Order: sequence, then C-alpha cells, then structure tokens
Amino acid sequence: MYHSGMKEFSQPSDRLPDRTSVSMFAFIQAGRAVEDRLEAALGPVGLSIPKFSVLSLLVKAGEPVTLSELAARMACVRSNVTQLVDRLEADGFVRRISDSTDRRSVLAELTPLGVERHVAGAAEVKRVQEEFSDSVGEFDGVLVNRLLATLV
Amino acid sequence: MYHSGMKEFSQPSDRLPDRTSVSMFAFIQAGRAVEDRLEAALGPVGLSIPKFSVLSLLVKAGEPVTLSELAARMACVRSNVTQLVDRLEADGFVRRISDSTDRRSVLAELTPLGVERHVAGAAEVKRVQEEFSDSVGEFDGVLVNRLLATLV
DNA sequence: AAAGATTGACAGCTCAATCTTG
DNA sequence: CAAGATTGAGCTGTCAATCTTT
Repeated sequence: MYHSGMKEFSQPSDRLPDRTSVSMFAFIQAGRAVEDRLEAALGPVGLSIPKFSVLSLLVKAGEPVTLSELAARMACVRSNVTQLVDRLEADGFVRRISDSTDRRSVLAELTPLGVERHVAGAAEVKRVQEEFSDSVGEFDGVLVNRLLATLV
Repeated sequence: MYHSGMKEFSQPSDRLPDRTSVSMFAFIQAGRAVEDRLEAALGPVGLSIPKFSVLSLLVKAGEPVTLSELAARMACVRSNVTQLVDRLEADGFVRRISDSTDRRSVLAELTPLGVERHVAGAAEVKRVQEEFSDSVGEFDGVLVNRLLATLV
C-alpha cells in the first residue's frame, strides 16, 4: 500500500453545471480503496498484489516463464520483475532456473509452497471480488464496464 | 508512476451470470489509467501528484503548515511528509521554518517558485480534469458519483 | 508519558548504465 | 549490435525505533 495522499480533493461543490460533474480525484480514490482492500486481504497470506500477479501468471502458464515474458505480461519494466522475483525467491515461492535453449534467459518456476500460497491467495481474491460485486451490484454492469473501458 | 502490473486480469468472460459482472481489477486499472494521465501532465512542470498535493494544501492554507498537519490532511504517515518536504525543499518549492509557539514543530512554507509551479500545475490538473469529464460526460454523473461513494 | 519530526530498513515502481550472450 | 538480466540511483509509500520538546 504505497499511495500518495489526495484526501483534500474531496471537491464538495465548486458549483455544479448542467451535467453533474465527476471528480477524477474521487475516481482515483475509489480505485485505490478497492486496491487497498485487496492488499489487506492478501497480506495475511504473505502475498501482495504484485506477488500474487506473478504466481498467477506462472500457474496460468503451467510451466516456467522467462523474466522478460513476465515483465511483458505485467506491463512493467524488466528491472521491476528482477526485484520482484528476488523477493519471491526469498519467500520461497519461486525458484530461478536457467534456460537451456538460451543462456541469456532466466526462468521463474513455482515451488510447491508457491503453488500452495497461490491457492490461498486466489481464495482471498475471490472473496474480495464477491464483496466488490455486491457493492456494484445495484448498478448496471454493462454501463459500468463501458465506463471503465472509456477510461483505460 | 509506480504501479504494479495486473494486465493479465483482463477477464474476457469466465461466464456471465444474470447480471453482467464487473471486475475489480478492471476498476483498479481504470483508476490507475486516470492517475497516470495526471502524473504525465504534471511531469513536465516538474511536479508529481504528491508534490502538487503539498503545494495545493499550502496554497489553500494561505500560511505555513506543520508537517504533522500536512500528514493528517494527506491521510498519510508523518515520515512520508518528512521525505516529501525534503524533496520539495531540494526543488526549491518549499522552505522549512521553525514554529515559534512550539519548538517541536516544523512548518512548511511556500517559496515564490513554489507558488509559481503550483499555478502551472493547477492548469494541468484543470486540463486533465476536463478531459476526464469529457470521457465520463456520456454517463449519468449522479449515478457515477453514487458508484464511487459506494466503493470508498 | 505523549506529541512532533526524523532516521533506517523495506516494498514497489521507474530509468539509465552495465554485463553477458546471441 | 540486439536482447535478457541485473545493478544503482531516485521517488513514493510503510513501519519501527529514536530524539527532542511538551
């Protein structure tokens, strides 16, 4: 949970125009609130969102994956994955193995403990997703999805 | 822009129930997308969201503010503000002055350069907010605000 | 003792530079 | 030279420990 503040941008009502305006700060805040709930749920399992993401990708792949590939799939920089895998290796959730076909590459492989933690993490994720769905349930899902698609 | 990945949770359609479901990952992603746009707009001005937040608070206060007060208003930890003000001071946007009424306290005071940068930053924020409003404009603002309020 | 600020150590991210291998 | 991985430095955040002042 590494978030900048911004609580002050509550924007009570500078004056409302015809169409009721939506503050981007409120939107950002809401996203972080959801994120925080997820982080809080994963914490007790010994995971964070980034760590769970890596385990999740490895489970989905069903085989060891190069760090470059992980970076690509996580839409982040390579050096980020290097350090993330460092921590996952220290946790004992992942192992680094060498690629026999290309000696430049390094593969990340799940350990049994890593698999076990992914299961536990996935259960938490499911729980939080259901809570989230309950909260959003009263709104039109199709509409909300269209809104989100507009912003990304 | 310090964001964990999560691109893989695009959730194409595991199977749709009666009510179209909304992925919390999609929601988090959308919030980050907006955040990234804001960061990108502030960057060229020499600001980040946290830095702009501090300048903004100081402008709003109209007078020097203690670091503790800044932390409270930004809903973050005191040590965070200590380092943030370190960087703002290095930038020349803020000065640390001592509190005559309580020698434990340290006040953050805007420099002329800081004021000038806040003006520039505020213009960018306004621009991005307008772009955001345009994107969301086609949706019911009242509804969206209710959705956001539900999640926070 | 409690409050204000700082420091050190860490997680998570970025970028630029480097090193090895292809 | 490209590509894969790592390293070093910086930003933003957290927590725990410390130091000064109340």
